[in-house]
Amino acid sequence: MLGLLAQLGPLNGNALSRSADVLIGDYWTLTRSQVYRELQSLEHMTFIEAGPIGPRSSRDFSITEKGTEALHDWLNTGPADEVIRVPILLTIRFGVHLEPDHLRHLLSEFRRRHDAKRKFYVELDDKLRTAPRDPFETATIRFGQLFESAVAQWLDELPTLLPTVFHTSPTQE
Amino acid sequence: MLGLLAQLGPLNGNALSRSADVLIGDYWTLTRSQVYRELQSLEHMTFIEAGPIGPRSSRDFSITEKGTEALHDWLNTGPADEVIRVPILLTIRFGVHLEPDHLRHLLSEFRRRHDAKRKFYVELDDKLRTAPRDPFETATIRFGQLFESAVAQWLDELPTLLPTVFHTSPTQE
DNA sequence: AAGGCCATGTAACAAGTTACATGATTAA
DNA sequence: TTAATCATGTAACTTGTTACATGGCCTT
Repeated sequence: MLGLLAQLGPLNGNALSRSADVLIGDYWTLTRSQVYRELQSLEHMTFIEAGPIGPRSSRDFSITEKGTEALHDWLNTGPADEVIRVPILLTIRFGVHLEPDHLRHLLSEFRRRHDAKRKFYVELDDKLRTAPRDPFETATIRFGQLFESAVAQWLDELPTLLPTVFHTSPTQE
Repeated sequence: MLGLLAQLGPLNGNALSRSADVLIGDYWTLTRSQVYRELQSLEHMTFIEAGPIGPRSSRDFSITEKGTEALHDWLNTGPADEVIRVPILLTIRFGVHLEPDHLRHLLSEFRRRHDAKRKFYVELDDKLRTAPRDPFETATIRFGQLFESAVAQWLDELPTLLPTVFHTSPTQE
């Protein structure tokens, strides 16, 4: 949030939340509620300060000197370890309890979602090649693209890895 | 947890937590505290039942008939959407605020950690090829391997993507 | 200017983390 | 047989989610 406020200037909670979705939503989620709570906390620590009250009792926050320092400190301590949570791997892991038919169906939905994402990244990447932007942003987009490619490859391999699921004739009723 | 209890039979909270780390820890984290809280909840719903009290007031839980049904229901509803959170991408995204030296250092630590993981997966994969196990488990391991390969490729590309970070001469003091 | 719809914010709950307490087991 | 260590469980706090409230804006 400090990083976003530093780049985008004064924003109210809702606008900040929407900006976060657009700018870092591909690799970091946060809800509006979290944003508001954190704004309170950051204001309390004087890392941000609010302008006058606007419509619907909204207030635009901007980062302070001290907040900029805090941002730099935070960046310097380095990223935390990833917390990996891939729900579909749980489903697969206990897939022995599922009808092959149904598992194939779940996987095809998964593929659809991720194909769309991959397409999105590839197109975005093309766009960036013709009209380059912030290279730091480009690097994060490239990560997304590679991740989605890995997912696609995995899906392609699954029929080989799970022959009992994919090379079984459809259930006869 | 129901899936694990179904496969591994009666376990106390601590043992269940350790089993989870081993069996699904590569793609799903849960803490011991969570396990205990959830055991209470599952017991309350009669999805699991406890044996007699053992040492240190421990109790071994096993899945009930009703719990098995709940497990199947849960698997059938399909996996939730992923919640993606990759801390290092935040660091990169706001990398303009970092000394190139320092960012390179953070990245080299990141690479070290992930190289180790990748090696782990590759070796595990080899082992599975000679002594095949549950194909559902194999499929999840393959995912991990592909993910770590994608990470490795991304790291290889970074110097090209971030020339200002990597092709700058080291800071002179 | 009334109705419906968005924008903004809040509150209650659920899930996740960290630190602690205490009862067994092991080893000197 | 005591001290150290490990296993098991609990409690307090933080973070994340869901559902709700309400005020301003737009359309008719």
